Order: sequence, then structure tokens, then C-alpha cells
Amino acid sequence: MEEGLCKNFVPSSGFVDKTKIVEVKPLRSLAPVLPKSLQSSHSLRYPSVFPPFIVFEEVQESQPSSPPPIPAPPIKSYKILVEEEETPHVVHDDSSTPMSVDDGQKRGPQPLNSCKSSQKRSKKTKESHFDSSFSAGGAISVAQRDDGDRETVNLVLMTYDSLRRRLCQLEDARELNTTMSIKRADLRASNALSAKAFRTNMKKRVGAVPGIDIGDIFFLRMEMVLVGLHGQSMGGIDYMTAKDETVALSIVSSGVYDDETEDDDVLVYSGQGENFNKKDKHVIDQKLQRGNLALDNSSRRQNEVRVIRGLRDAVNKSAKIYVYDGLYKIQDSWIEKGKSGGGVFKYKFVRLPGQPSAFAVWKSVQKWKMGSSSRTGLILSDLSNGVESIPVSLVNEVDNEKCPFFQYFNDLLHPKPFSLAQSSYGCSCTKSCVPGDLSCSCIQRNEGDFPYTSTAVLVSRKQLVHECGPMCKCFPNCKNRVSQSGLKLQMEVFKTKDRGWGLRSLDPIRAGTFICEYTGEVIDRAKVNPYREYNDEYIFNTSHIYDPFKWNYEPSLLEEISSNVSSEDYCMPSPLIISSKSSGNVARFMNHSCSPNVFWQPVLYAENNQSYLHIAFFALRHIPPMSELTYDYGCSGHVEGSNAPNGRKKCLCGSSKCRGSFG
DNA sequence: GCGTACTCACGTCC
DNA sequence: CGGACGTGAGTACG
Repeated sequence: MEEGLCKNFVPSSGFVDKTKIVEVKPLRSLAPVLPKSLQSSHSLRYPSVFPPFIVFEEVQESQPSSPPPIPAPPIKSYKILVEEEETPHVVHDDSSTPMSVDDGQKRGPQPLNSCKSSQKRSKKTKESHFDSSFSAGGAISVAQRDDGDRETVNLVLMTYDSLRRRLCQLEDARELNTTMSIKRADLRASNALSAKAFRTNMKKRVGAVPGIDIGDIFFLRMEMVLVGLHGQSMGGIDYMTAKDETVALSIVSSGVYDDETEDDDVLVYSGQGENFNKKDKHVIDQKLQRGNLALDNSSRRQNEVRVIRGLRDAVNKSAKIYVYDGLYKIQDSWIEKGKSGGGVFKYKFVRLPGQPSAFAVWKSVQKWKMGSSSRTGLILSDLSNGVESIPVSLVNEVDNEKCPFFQYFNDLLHPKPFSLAQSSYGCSCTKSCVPGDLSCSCIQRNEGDFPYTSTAVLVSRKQLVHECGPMCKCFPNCKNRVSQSGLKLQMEVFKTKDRGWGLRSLDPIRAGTFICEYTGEVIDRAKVNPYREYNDEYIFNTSHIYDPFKWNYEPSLLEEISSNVSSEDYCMPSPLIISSKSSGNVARFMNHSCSPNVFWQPVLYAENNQSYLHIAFFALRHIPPMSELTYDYGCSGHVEGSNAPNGRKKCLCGSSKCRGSFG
């Protein structure tokens, strides 16, 4: 494997492949970072408090093909009622809002949904003795439990997934060490968070959910429950009851029923309920109750319904990925004979216009992959020219710039051996190293933990991850060599609007997934000229100052999670500076962001009787396809001399937490 | 308030 | 590999 990688680099033979080297000035730091690739739609993003009836009149003008039997206003008005209750100073203009039918209800004494959620919350808090410490510690405030924001949603998701990963790790090691069984780590982790009300958006609501963007992806149903996107852990239709009338909130279309999709913005969804009575063994019709009734009401009232599309995960074929595809309205509904002959409710969902594309992006990617539609702006189908096993496309849809000038190279040049107190030699496991096998010297170096789950997801950030390497006796397909197998995701280098080239993935990425290594020329720290770094925009430097952040949550720490707010702040065991200016891999195209979706992790393994340090990039959180990948470049330390050039560049990442400069 | 019914999960086993 | 199956969480509802 490693030999193969080295063969691809021909540094001094005189052979220069023109397809790899094209003269274009790199623009990496000249342009501001936009956090997502789908920027064109950014301004169209819904505000966290969704204005009611935004398209109500349009819909009234262009009546759906099947006119609703009873014209009723959207039950959204219940939400207004709640808002009025909670913020009495809000002026509400009745005349502009067609909902006279609800006038009586609006003036009703009881808010209909907020009281529900607070009842639930108080029930939860009774169960939890940790509640006061939670709110005091500020991990999730009481207000954030009802109404979230982006930061809270990310905190809940990251806490949940790191806990789940750790439980998976313990379960993977269980067979050899007789500890208790941890089946269903997803449920164990959600239990732990729910018991302490470590959730957000618990208040049920019609329409957009604060802190959740269209296009966000989820790998488990529980993730959507914990952040309030879809309250049912299994059920496909989420709804709430307001004034004796149920109203639908969100649906999950997983392909279990035969839902049809005519085009990307339309979904025909089947109602819930069996078509076959197991006891009496006869065919039955679905009933207009529960979710079906809620959908019917939402259709009549022309309420918005959140739609989540479930898709098969290409990496983990038995699993699913859920894509939040924004708000839809039910345009039509009817009853159809199902396969068994029983009546099945059908609801035709139509996507509201003006929303960022989400599911449509997946469809486009699928078409590019199958070759059934051509990629616009494609310059090269494989920037790596065969070095990577998966081609790296190069795309420019912005201007005429053709290709960056560099040589694709998948290894470290002039690496310095890393001194270790322990022997550099690898483990003597046969076949593959097994989690929980404490006789494996590589597992010993990782403090007894196997660093990756069985699906090759990194469990925890560490000062150093010890992988097996060419010196180990285990097979090359050992699961402790995740960072050495090259790209597994289909990557694309693309021209950003104003920050030069950037990197993104056509595939969805689960948090903790290995993305790529940072390759290039290792620069001797003793010889490093500070001015060289200022002129080299392709420097990776571990001795930069990085904002600490938290990615790991131990199960035992969950008890005092609010007091344990300290970030993981690791010292580098040995400084490492890499330049990818003249040669490198896709990592050289990753832009900086102050709120990144990727982080770097030092990885050590032995080759040729020496241990070498590598920099591996992992997904900080779930990343939807076509989202730009970014990491924190950190800041160089030497800025004391006021007149000296500090080498920092103005940051244009656009994040709310932007520090203003980097590098 | 509590038990029960219901559901477009998920992992495992064969 | 695919389908059956067992254990499920959260919610609504009686």
C-alpha cells in the first residue's frame, strides 16, 4: 500500500505531467469563506421565528386541484396565540391575516402547545436530580430546551454522538472483557441525554425549527428527536393536538411504504396503519385517525409540514441517512387500494418555493455519479491523476481560472522520525487487531482503547492516535489503519466565490469519519524562516495557537456534564510543519473557518523502524454533500512586534464566532 | 397520573 | 445479502 503511494511521486526524474501542473496562482487566502456551498440560497433561509401565513394568500389564489372540503385557515394561528402569550408586547395585525375562524380560539385562555412542553419538562425534571446543576452550569438552559438555536443544536448533536461512539467502542471491546452488554448504543446515549433533559426545541411547533437548517443530515432517528425536528422515535408522522384538533408537524419518508416521488419537489406520502389485521386475518382499510387525521387537517388548513427524506447510506448499506428537506404543503389527498387490497391514504406533498435545495442536491450528485448528467464547470475529472483510488474532480462554476499549480502527492516528504520512549516496532497480532485485545501493543499505546468503531469512525480526540502500520504483523486491512488507506469519499476541488479554491465532498460524511491526511513537504522547524511562512499560504503548523474545543464526552462525565465544560486542549508531542505549496493532496485546498466542520488529529505509526507523525482530518459533525469542508487554521504566535508582518489574513468565514483573522 | 397501543428503528441472527 | 425478529423510545390517548 505505502509503496504504491510512494511510486506515484516522481520528484526529480524530470518527468512532469502537464495534466497535474497547470499554471494558476493560488488564491487560497484572498477570498472570504462562505460557510456552505449552497450560498445562492443563503439569503432565502427562513428566520428562526417563521412569519405566519407567508404564502397563505398565494395558495388561496391558486387553489389546489382538489379544493378542500372545508376552507379552514392554517392552524398555525395556534402558534401565534402562544407567542402572544409569551411575548405580550408583540403587536399582531389581525386585519392582514385571514384567520377569522380562529378568533375565538385566539382569545382562548390557554396556550395550546407551550403549556404542553412545559408540562413535559417539569415531568422530566422531576425525574432528574441533575436538573438544577444543568441550568446552573449553562450546558442547556431551560429556555434552550424549549427553543434552540444553531449552537445548542450542535451541542446536543455532538454530545449525543460522542457518547454514542464511546458506547460503541465499549461494546466492540466487550467480547474479550466481560463487562456488561451495551447493545443499541444509540438508545443508551439518547436515554442518558433525555433523562437529564439535555435536548432542545422540546416545544412542538409548526414550521421551521430554530437552529436546524434545510439540508441538515442525520444518521439516526433519535438525533432528530433530541433536537426537536421530529418527535417520534419510530413513527413517520409527528403531530400535536391543539383545541381538540390534531395538526401534522413533520413526516419521515423512509421508503418503507411505497411513497412515490414524481420530481424532487413533490412527494406522495402514504398514511399510517396496517392493511392486514393479524388477529382476524382479513384485509382492512387505514383509518382516519392519529397521523392520518393530522395530515388531513393540515391539508385542509394548508399548514406547512416539515419533510425529512430517508435515504440508504452507501457506506453502511443497512443504515439510513435522513435529510431535512424543508417545508411542504399537502396539495391533494385521496384513498387508494394498497397491494393487499386495503385502503391506503395518500397525501401529495409539494415543496414551498424559495427554499435552499437539499434533497435535490442529492439527486444531482446521484446523476453525476451515474454519468447520466454532465457536471457543469468540470475542468478535470481527476485532479489526482490516478494517485487516489477515487477520482478527485475539479470544478469551476465561478470564473475562467483553470487549475491550481501543484503536484499531487499523497505522502510526507522528508519526514522526521518521531522519538518514542517505547519501541517503535508494531504489534504482533495475526490477521486483524481486535478491540479489547489488551495484548496488542498498538491498543496498549492507545490506553487500551481501539481508536475507531467497527464502521471506521474515530471515537475520541486524543493527543495522539496510535495506528498500526507497515511494521505491524497484522494484515493491511486491520481496522486500526484508517488514515492510511487514502480517500474513501468522493472529493471535489471547486472555485469558491471569493476565497479561491475550496474542498467539498459529494458524499455525506458522518461525524468522526476520516477525510484525508495533510501531505506535503515536512519543514525543519530549526530552519524555518518566519518570512517563508508569510509567503507560503500552504503551510500547516501544529505550533499555531488553536482555539480549544470539546469533542469527547465520557459516559461517566455525563453526570456532571455541566460542570465539565473544559475543552480538550492538547499539547503537541512534537511540532510539525508541513508545506503543500509545491506538492500535496486535497487537504491543501481546505479553507479556514472559525466555526469549522473538520478538525485535525495527530496520528502516529511506524515505518522502516521509525515512527512518523501524520496529520489526519476528521469530520467534526455530520456534513451534508456539497458543503464546503473547513478547519481552523489557528493563529501564529509571533505577533508581538507591532511593525513586523504577522502573516495573519483577514478572515471572511462569515461565522458568528469569527475571530477576524487567521494564519 | 398511569398503563397501553402504536409506529416509515436498529442491530443481530440465520 | 436479505428478511425475520426482538427489544425498543416517545408520544398520544383512554
